[in-house]
Amino acid sequence: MAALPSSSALPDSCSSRHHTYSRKQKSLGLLCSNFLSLYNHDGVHSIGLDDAASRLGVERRRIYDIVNVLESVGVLSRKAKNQYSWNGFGAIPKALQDLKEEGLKENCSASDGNDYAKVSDDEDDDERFSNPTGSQNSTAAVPKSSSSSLKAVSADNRREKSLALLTQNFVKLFICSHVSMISLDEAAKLLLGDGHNSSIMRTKTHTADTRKPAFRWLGVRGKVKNEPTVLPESRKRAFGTDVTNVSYKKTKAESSAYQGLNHCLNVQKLVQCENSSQEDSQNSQDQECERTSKSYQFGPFSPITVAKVSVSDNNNVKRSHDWESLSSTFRPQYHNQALPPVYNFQLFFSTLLMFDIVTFIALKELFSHYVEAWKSWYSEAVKKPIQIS
DNA sequence: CGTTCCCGCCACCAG
DNA sequence: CTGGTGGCGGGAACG
Repeated sequence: MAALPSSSALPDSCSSRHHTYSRKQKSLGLLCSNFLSLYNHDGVHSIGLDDAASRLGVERRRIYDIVNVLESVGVLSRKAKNQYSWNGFGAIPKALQDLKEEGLKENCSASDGNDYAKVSDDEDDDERFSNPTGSQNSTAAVPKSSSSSLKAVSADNRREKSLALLTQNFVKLFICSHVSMISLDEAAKLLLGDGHNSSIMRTKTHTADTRKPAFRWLGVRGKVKNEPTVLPESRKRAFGTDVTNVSYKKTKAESSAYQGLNHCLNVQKLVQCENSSQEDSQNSQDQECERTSKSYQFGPFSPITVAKVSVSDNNNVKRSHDWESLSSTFRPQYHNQALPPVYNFQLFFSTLLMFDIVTFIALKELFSHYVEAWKSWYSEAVKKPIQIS
């Protein structure tokens, strides 16, 4: 509520250009990048959902999507209702490390069956099994007092499909294995605990179906020399033309900035994977968090003019930061090779971010097709969301 | 015309 | 009950 459209905050800039409604302008990816640029500044420590919603000119509901994903990788953490604290990108390496350990552990105990994720919350770990959940027996479910196991079941359902959980599992898929590329379908099956989850756990190129969406993990930080072997032009095309109905000029300026971007966590969405892969991709991802004293350039997050977010003077966004402490950064890339622009997703323009939220939403959708399969085993992984105090 | 994915209704649940 | 959350179906934009 509240969020009255209040008339698109779009002030002007593009003046009369509202002829057609465009989903691109409203994409979560874009919103996410704006969100990041809005808060990735000095002095920002806590974020209010309402504040974010109004400043970004969107409904609350949308903010939740953003926040859930960011929280999954440590960038944010819930402080209280309506309040999140900004941990920054520097928190990503650690969060990933935790996820990795967690994932490996789970993976280990799984062995025969199919249960890939057990998931616990995030770094804080948990141990807060407020719920007895003695029922390790599928169906039985948790007789939560009086009525209905039905209730419990639905609760579990909700949890197991949560965006945050999904996000973490998705990431684990990459960091806990050696594969560097996973197709969307594959990912969905794996995350569901499909019997052969191990198949991907071993390096297996698995030639994905020709032109279905897939993802490639670029690893956490890499050698970042100068401009790695990253695809040069496809990216340009992507940034230059696509998305960006909002403000060309700005974007343009930025695309150059991207050239030097180096990101640490980065899942690249691509289509039709030709294994050619101009590089290893997986070779160095082992040293994910390796610390280097080098300072990287952190890209200017978000251009777009969205709501009058900018504070006027800093509309310029700080385009470079010293993340020595971070030592790692993100490096968006696209791998379109020579594909017909059939699948031109909304490449995360917002990639600046890392991997876009849309991806997870999409996965979620796929999930619903298999959900039943993992309902049973999930019953034991009940727990409440983090609760920092 | 098949697929992607944004909108926002409304189920949930802590307070 | 109220208000914060966030799953999910549906239909419109996209390619």
